[in-house]
Amino acid sequence: MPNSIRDSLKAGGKKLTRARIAILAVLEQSHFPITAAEIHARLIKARAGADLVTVYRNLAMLQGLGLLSAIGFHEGQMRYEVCHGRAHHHHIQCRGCGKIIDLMLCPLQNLTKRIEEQTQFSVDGHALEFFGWCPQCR
Amino acid sequence: MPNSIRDSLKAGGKKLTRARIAILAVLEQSHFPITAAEIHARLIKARAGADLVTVYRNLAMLQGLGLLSAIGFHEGQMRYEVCHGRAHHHHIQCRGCGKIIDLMLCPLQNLTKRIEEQTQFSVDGHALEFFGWCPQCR
DNA sequence: CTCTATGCAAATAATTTGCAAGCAC
DNA sequence: GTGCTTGCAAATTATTTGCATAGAG
Repeated sequence: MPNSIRDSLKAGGKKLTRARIAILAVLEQSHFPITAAEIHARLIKARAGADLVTVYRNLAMLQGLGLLSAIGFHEGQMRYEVCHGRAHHHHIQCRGCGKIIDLMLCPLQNLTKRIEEQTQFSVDGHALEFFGWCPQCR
Repeated sequence: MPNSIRDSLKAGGKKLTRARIAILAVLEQSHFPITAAEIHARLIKARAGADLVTVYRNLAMLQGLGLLSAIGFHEGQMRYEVCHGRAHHHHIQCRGCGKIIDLMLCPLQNLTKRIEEQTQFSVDGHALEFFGWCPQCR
């Protein structure tokens, strides 16, 4: 894992345990947002078995440090992706096979000010996902 | 409920039961997306008690007919809003009190084509929610 | 050593499913 | 009547919490 993540953990008073390192490795090796259960399964395959509860606790902790973002595709479960050190982006998911692809764009940059004027909220985040059909499922 | 919804139900071979009418009434009277549990609670208050299971089944059915849209604010539950007959729009939710406000805008109209070229997906939907702090919670 | 982190068991919470009885058309 | 609907019970699935022990710094 990049040293900057280690640094952030240290700054947060977090320890580099074996389970935590393995969980971060799985997150960083995934090419798309994955679920807690998927992380758990990969840990077991990699003989780095850690409890599902430990996975959930680390996911919550990493979100708290701003290193990880949670993404909901209306599947009944959340997916997680390392955001630290990556460019802000969004995703599209296939309604057929569930495949997820990165979209390296964000059309919302200029919109925040308008929404803040309109609503009196201070806007500090957004969630944007696209849905459709991939070439194989179409 | 507007006749167009009745028509859609009829066209789908659905019956106008007492529970269904009451659920639709609650959905239509809400000024923001509500959860299944909230619908259930309002039904009981209105002495139109219907089972929570019936609420879930009707929500699924209405989504299937395209009359209702499900919205996820990462709260661990879904919220639902009648979309039939309403202009396409999005929402912002306060991270403090959970209040939800309509945003009568959508910045994504012109983006679909670009995403389709880029990914080879056919895009047929998107989810977009904003988060921030309302004047009271800020 | 001290304090964070983990595993296991159990609790919550949201949503779904099976089945017999009820009601709209 | 016939078939869609409902209610109730129970199952599933995702996520969280309590507590005693293990391990990092």
